[in-house]
Amino acid sequence: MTANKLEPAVPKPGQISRCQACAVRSLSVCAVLDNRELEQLAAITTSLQYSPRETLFYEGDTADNVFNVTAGAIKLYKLLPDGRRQITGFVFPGDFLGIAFHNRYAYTAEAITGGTVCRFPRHKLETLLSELPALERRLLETASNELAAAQDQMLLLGRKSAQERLATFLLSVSRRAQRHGRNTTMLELPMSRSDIGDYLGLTIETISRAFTKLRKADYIALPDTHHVELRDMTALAAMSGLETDEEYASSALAVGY
Amino acid sequence: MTANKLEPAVPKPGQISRCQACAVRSLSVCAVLDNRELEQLAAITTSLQYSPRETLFYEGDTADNVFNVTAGAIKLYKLLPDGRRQITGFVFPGDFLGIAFHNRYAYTAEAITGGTVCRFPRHKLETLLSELPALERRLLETASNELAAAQDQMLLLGRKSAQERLATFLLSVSRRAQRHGRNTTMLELPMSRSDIGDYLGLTIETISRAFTKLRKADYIALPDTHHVELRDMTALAAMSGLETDEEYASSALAVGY
DNA sequence: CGTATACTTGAATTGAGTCAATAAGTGTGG
DNA sequence: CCACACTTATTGACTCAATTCAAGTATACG
Repeated sequence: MTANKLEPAVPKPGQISRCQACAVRSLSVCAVLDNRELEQLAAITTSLQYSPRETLFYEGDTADNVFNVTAGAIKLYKLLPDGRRQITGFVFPGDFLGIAFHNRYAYTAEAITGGTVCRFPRHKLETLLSELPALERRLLETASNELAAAQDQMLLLGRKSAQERLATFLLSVSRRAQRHGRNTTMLELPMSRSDIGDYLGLTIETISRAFTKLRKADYIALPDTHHVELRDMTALAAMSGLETDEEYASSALAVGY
Repeated sequence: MTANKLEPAVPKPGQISRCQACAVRSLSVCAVLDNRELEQLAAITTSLQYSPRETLFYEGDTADNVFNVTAGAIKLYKLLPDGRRQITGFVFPGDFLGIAFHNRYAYTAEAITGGTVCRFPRHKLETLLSELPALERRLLETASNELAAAQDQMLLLGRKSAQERLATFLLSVSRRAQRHGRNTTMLELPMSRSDIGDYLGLTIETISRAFTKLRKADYIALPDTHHVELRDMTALAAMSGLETDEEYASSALAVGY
């Protein structure tokens, strides 16, 4: 990995730290820390810029660092020996990255756009975790949420049609935009069609055809390749295989609790 | 859920607790606890028997409990409104179950065979976690491992052929047997073909045909439907898309570390 | 022992993949 | 600013792996 720029995140005494002023603080794991705790975290943090297509780490590398994305978009993927690729996730500002498995990264992390991350040496973070139980709890929560997302993705990859996969994907991008207080209907798609394909377990051609079908049904509009407007969320939700409120309620009822 | 039998796991004073004698203790999250800590855990534990086909909890239920499997086999699955099913995992003795997402179970847990679990009320466990940092760390580790497994499964579901999926599955069953100190070539498959299909994102017919192909290539033998003998692990590994040592090493090299 | 369930196998179908051509951007250097 | 090369996306024609439909066989169980 060749980082363009490194800056320590520790301020001079009397200054507020970068972390306190961080734009994604409230969205990230850092949200659970008070100012004093944030200083402790800042002390082991390096801020780091990356360029489009730059690889932050490779699958199989020793997982020496974990990251918190502060700007830009990153894709995570696994490869088969013959080059087939599965993107396991896209990460955006506020997301935590590199939650570790054994001592190796389980996937490659490659920048889509340029951006910045905060980097924490794993061994230092682990020491700090003992002092900051709130952070450890939050990491467990984060891992749990990612696990739930991974299971949703298994359902998508194992059982949904191409149309359903794309509709599901677009709605998940919209939900993320909502969490970040952004426009939920005019969406930015920084990743390529090929990336979307490798995320949804489809080819680029199938993605393209699925977009065209949604556009012709007037469920979406495509002002350019990196923007989608969701014009009929209800229709998209219906075709995504999303549970309706009724179904959810009835399944709760079936439990007998 | 209708449990057949409930037994408190707390022993009379002077007895050793169930937990200390537990057959899967060394394989489970409990392995990180000393005897005193184990008593604290035992105090909030209920042992519980379940029958084949019994549902422990449904997707969408409020996640009031977490479980540790002590005997038997359980499948976890998600359903689409039209009945399509994706099994997200099989759990066996020693496995932790119900690591929670928000306040709802993300999947249904249904028994394949009969067996037993230890049940912990979530709110009590969360209180206990503050006192047992080793347990919390272990849960984070567990969640991380599950996340890595989930990502492997995404690669399988998104990018592997039917043959590759089945070979991968058989090898993962073998690896589990190895971790448990069991025979790695003569494997028990407690789940049905239909379950395997729903786990691998395939139909029951495709599973059956894939088994037949492996059998005809003499990579496996099928003494009966619930047993497989792996007769050529190397061939299975080659067709599973598993990274060889060389490839792993070269990818590490490519990093430049 | 009989009946339901689970599994296997074959034939026909189909949704997504592959191959191929074209179009539309994107960036670079002259 | 434009021309060229290059990458990315779209669309069409054809193929194929896995699904669906349909028997038939084995297995489990009450």
